[in-house]
Amino acid sequence: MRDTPRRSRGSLYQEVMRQLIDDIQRGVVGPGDALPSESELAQRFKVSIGTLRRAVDGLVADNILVRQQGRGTFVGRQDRDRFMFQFFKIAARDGTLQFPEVRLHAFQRSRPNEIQARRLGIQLTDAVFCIDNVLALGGRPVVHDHIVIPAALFDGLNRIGFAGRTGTIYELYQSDFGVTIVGAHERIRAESMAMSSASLLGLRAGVPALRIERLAYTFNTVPVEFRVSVVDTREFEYVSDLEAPV
Amino acid sequence: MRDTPRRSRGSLYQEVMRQLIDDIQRGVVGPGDALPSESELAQRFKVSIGTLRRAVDGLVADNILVRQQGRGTFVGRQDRDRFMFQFFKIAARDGTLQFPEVRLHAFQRSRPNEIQARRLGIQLTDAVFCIDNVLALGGRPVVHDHIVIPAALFDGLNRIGFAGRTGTIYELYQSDFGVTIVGAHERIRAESMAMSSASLLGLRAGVPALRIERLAYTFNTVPVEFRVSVVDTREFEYVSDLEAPV
DNA sequence: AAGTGGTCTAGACCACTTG
DNA sequence: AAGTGGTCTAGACCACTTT
Repeated sequence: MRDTPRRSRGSLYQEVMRQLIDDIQRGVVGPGDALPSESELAQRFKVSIGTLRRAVDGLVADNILVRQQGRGTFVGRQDRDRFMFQFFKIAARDGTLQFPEVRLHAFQRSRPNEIQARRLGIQLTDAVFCIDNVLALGGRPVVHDHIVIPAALFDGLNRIGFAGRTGTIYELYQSDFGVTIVGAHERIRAESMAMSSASLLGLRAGVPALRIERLAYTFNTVPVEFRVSVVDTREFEYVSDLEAPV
Repeated sequence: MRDTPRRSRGSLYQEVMRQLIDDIQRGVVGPGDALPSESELAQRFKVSIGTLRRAVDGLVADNILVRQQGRGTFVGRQDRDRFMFQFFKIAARDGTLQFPEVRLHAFQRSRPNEIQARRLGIQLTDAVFCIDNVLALGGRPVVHDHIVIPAALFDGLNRIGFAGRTGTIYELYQSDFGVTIVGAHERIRAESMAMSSASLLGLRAGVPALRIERLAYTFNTVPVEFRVSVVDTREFEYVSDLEAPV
């Protein structure tokens, strides 16, 4: 029943996926909003219900959409649950996860160094925001986060707005700047803890520490945030599941 | 057209998945074998082709089956490619992956300690094989692996057979003992390198090292292998992708 | 009762590989 | 040419939530 062979790239359900992502990126539907029903979307895209479902399946698998039987399909929100589920990998030795208590230590506007610029795909002369946080678990400081984000993507961000956010940092990105973090790539190594991190965590410099470099990105693998986490792993660990890679 | 409401647990396609896994576990089809065609399987299970495909989709997503258009569907093999793709997470600083050169250092039959027994779900009095390997990357020793596996699952394994394997360790598990590793859980922390690892890697004790504890499991999340890897991360890193968790 | 997503069917045609 | 998996259709009915 397809009149025009509009299969520019790939299959029909992939085209529907792209159009749905487009709608989200352009703000036609925002975080937490309900999508039209599946039958309605199928009519709009002129595809069968099965094809429409297949497209939605893909976005659900990527945590971009969330289905609720009997209620509808919703645009995924960067709330605490998703943050803990997808992005927070520091657990206690017994495997229990808890939400960290975040304390802002420094917020400034500056220029990226070479590594930061390369990872973020920006110029050395572009402005960035640099944020230092200390994350406490069970009342004790465990993680020192150093976050670098391009100022161009977060126009108007300042210390007050950042510190006064109600939810997670990624929720702030999404709700205030329309930037949705959909995935991240992390590189982990061991190092002797630097003085700067040690003093924030109440340790002496030189103790073994985990160093995690995270590059977080939005749709189409566009990098958005470069973050270095230094972790005291005497009582906590980084957990990773090796199942089917996506 | 379903006469008997055999939906004991969950939906029809999940039941088909379980039966396909059963066939693999019982050796009806072995690693690398081709499955019957989809239409044939649909007839055998008395489901529509769409439902059969949905079941196969799930097993393909878990790397248990592999589809090849025009050729057929095959039982996944634990070859080098899959090992590098799913289980080997140590990459050079520039992100390049290379296959490690493995040197056997020790092989012995003994008893597990408390932690090993608890993780593997076996008794302190059960026999295990303990294997020490040194993995070299670019000609230099980088990883010290200490592997513990229950002897009950690997009856007849010995040093000669282990050292004489042609492929990866997981390929040996699968081809010689019918044990397919389908996933793993890893916990990572930083520590001062112990003397035992340092001497194997040609380093001095006390340098910061990554310690990775891996619990690898087969179907139905049954634990099969407990492995501790100590990594010199001066030139290599552990990489992890935070996409949609499975 | 009405509306939503979840499962399932029985076909059709396309893309690819092999003999 | 024959056989395989890959895509797509146009329905049906079920399970769940809301009104």
